Amino acid sequence: MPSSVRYLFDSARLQRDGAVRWREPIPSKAPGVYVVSLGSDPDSISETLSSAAISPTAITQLLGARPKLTVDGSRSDVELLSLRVAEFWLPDESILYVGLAGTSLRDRVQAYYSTKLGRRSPHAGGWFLKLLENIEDLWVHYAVSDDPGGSEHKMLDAFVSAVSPAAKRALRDPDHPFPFANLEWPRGVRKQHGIRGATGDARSGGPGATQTNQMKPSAPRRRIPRDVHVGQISAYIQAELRRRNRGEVTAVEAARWLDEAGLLRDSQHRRGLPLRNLLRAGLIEGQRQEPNSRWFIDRVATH
DNA sequence: GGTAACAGAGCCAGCGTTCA
DNA sequence: TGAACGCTGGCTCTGTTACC
Repeated sequence: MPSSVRYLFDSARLQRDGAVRWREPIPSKAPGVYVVSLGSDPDSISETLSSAAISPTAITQLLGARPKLTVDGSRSDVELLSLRVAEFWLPDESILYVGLAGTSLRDRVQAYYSTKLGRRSPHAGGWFLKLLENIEDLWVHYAVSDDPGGSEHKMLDAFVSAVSPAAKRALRDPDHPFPFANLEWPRGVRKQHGIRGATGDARSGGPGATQTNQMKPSAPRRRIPRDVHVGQISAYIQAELRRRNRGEVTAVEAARWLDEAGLLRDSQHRRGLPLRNLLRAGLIEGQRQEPNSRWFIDRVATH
């Protein structure tokens, strides 16, 4: 049996605090969870649509913003991408997305509203919603929660358990019957939509990518922490290469040198990541990336 | 203070390399 | 040759920072 908004909030033992129309700010800055739905009535399960109202304009916009977007590994067109997204629509459900806000409901939902198609930030998830023609007619129900992550988990668990067998069978990926715009749940378990490259930063988006007036178009940048001194890091790596009589070093090994020297703290869960960020920004002298994507730093002649 | 953008966390898949 | 391992980029989400 399909889920109502109230049923999901009840599953997490939460009191629904209200609902606003899409694009209207939520009048609460507390942490919590929110549900995007086709209707304003939290008890209704009848406000549904038999198929997804995919907007060809939005699809065209997305394809323009993300020229490298692929479906099943191939460059997509409007028709194919529309069809693929529509294959995740649940015709008897009114709930389209369940999300959490760890700090502020108003800020997080505002971030969702403002994220442009094809962009990963500030709200990377739920972008299927932005492809709907009727997005302006949607409602955002919300509830304050002390444990937004736990609440969201219970709500999604309740939703998935309640999806009707018929609706599940009709999905392209019946193993993951999440709300239409939820692409991952629990963490790491994703819908098999086959769409790659649909979001990213402006630099990687190609000619159609948006650029705000806050960013200098000629100088795309990766933000470097204030306490990172790129020149010092570069010089230290070159000095170590000379001292060790080495012609090159991998990014991961160089990152370890820098960490030991206290010049750049390495990431514990992704070895070499902070240094790779500098390499991607092109800031390290002698840097080189092999065709297999691996980074090296060469000893340069001037040192 | 509000808005927009970026960085980091924690996971994954895919690919290349190493080694038994 | 195949398993194990290491590394990279991608994905989603949250928190932080920069700019107006």
